[in-house]
Amino acid sequence: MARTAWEATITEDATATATSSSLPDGEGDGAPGPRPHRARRGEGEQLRDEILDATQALLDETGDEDKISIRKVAERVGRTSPSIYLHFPDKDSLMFAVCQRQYQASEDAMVAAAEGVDDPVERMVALARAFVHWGLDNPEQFRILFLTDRSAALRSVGLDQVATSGAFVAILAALEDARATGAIDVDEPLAVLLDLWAAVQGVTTLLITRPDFGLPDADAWIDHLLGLVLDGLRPR
Amino acid sequence: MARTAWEATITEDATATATSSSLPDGEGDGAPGPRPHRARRGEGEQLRDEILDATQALLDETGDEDKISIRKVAERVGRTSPSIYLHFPDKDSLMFAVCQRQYQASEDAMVAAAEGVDDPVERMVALARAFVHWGLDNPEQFRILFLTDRSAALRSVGLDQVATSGAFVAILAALEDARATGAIDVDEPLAVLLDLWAAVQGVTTLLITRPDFGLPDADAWIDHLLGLVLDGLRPR
DNA sequence: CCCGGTAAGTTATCGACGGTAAGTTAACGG
DNA sequence: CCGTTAACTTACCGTCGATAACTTACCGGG
Repeated sequence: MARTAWEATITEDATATATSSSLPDGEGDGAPGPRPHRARRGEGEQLRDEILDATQALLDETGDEDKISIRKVAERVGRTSPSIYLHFPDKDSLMFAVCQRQYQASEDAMVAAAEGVDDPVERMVALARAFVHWGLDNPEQFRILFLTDRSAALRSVGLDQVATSGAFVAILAALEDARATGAIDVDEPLAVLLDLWAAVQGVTTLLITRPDFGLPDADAWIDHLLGLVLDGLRPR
Repeated sequence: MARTAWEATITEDATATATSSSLPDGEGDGAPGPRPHRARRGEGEQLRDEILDATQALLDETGDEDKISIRKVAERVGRTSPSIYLHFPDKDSLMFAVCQRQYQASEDAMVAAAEGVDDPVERMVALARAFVHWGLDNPEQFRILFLTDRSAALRSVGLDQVATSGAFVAILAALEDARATGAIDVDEPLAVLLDLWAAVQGVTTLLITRPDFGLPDADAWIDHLLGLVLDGLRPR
């Protein structure tokens, strides 16, 4: 088994990331032909990571998944296009995997950074701000991840499973902390979490899709909107 | 001039909509070849509307713009594919025009329906609900219109211009009415409008892109979120 | 030492796509 | 009846995602 491993795209340890070019490249290949060497027996996964890296680079350069073709990805990793399909079932899966990997790396950093904020309300705002900024910095990745249905991996994932991961638990914890300090009065934390999620995602989406609209500054907007929502939760 | 008229995609009267097949189709064409007749001298715009209708039908059927090709659109209107480009500069423009036309027709109805709601706060909630339901009923159109940057027509449109159209003035008016009755205390109506817009769009996006997530019911979610935001605006 | 199995590729090819250049036909004004 | 031109069509280009079928290099077992 394990020949094609696109069953576990969602929970997947991101080990062995930067193992690109290390061995000395065998015979001196001066021709433009794209085949420097071949991966050793058990090292097929290495090309997979290189493909992800190359696709991420192309995504950063073009900012448009439609301008990225399997052929260009293959060319960049020095292989031919069908070899991509040995590691990803189709283009959508490749794109989604790239964005997911990139986001999860950032998410960990975001949560860790927010950990230092003492006030739970401010901590939530910090998380929200970080999320928006990630979207603004990686608009196409944000679009593919959060504005599209074509995942097929997330299709079967339920809310309760996601609610145990990354930023969600951090927000839920901050919500509980804020309730404990009496800053807010939240009866259904999950409902409030979804409200905040929708609000933050809406702000990010508008800022990304309408860049020349004269919209407010991201941080100010988040502050204003979250301020309103959390004010709505303040005990009267 | 007016040979190609994709300068005015945003403000454009949608006259002569359902003028599809009326004249008696000239010579009896039994062959499968796709050319029943040709439009008269000044009636080139007629095919434009037929193209929009056909594309909208295909969009409803497939629910995916990538599954719609210029060739299929042309086949459905009984022409060949290059003739499409006499009426639209490229595929993106065609798709955007279709969605825009479809949305604007619904928007008028939405605003008119909300007109009957007396309480300004309830009127805002009614508008928000209607917007979300339009998105749920037309997910791909919503995606193309609101979750994408590829408009090039909206690119130069500013916030102040949009704020004078359709649902926006309705919400601004409701906001002013609510302030007058003392239900809320809003200092900057435009900022609040953007908050509401982001919130509503976020809810819609999440419901569309994560259909199997176990998310709340659309109306309940909107009620909860808008309730929070408007509570945040209540005078204390 | 080599030999079969198989991982890790390649070559060749398919059908479809978006888009363009250049030709054609039919309506109309003079 | 004739030239102009709107409204098309035919032919074609380069590219794309994807698959089938072949090849090559590694590696364990005898």
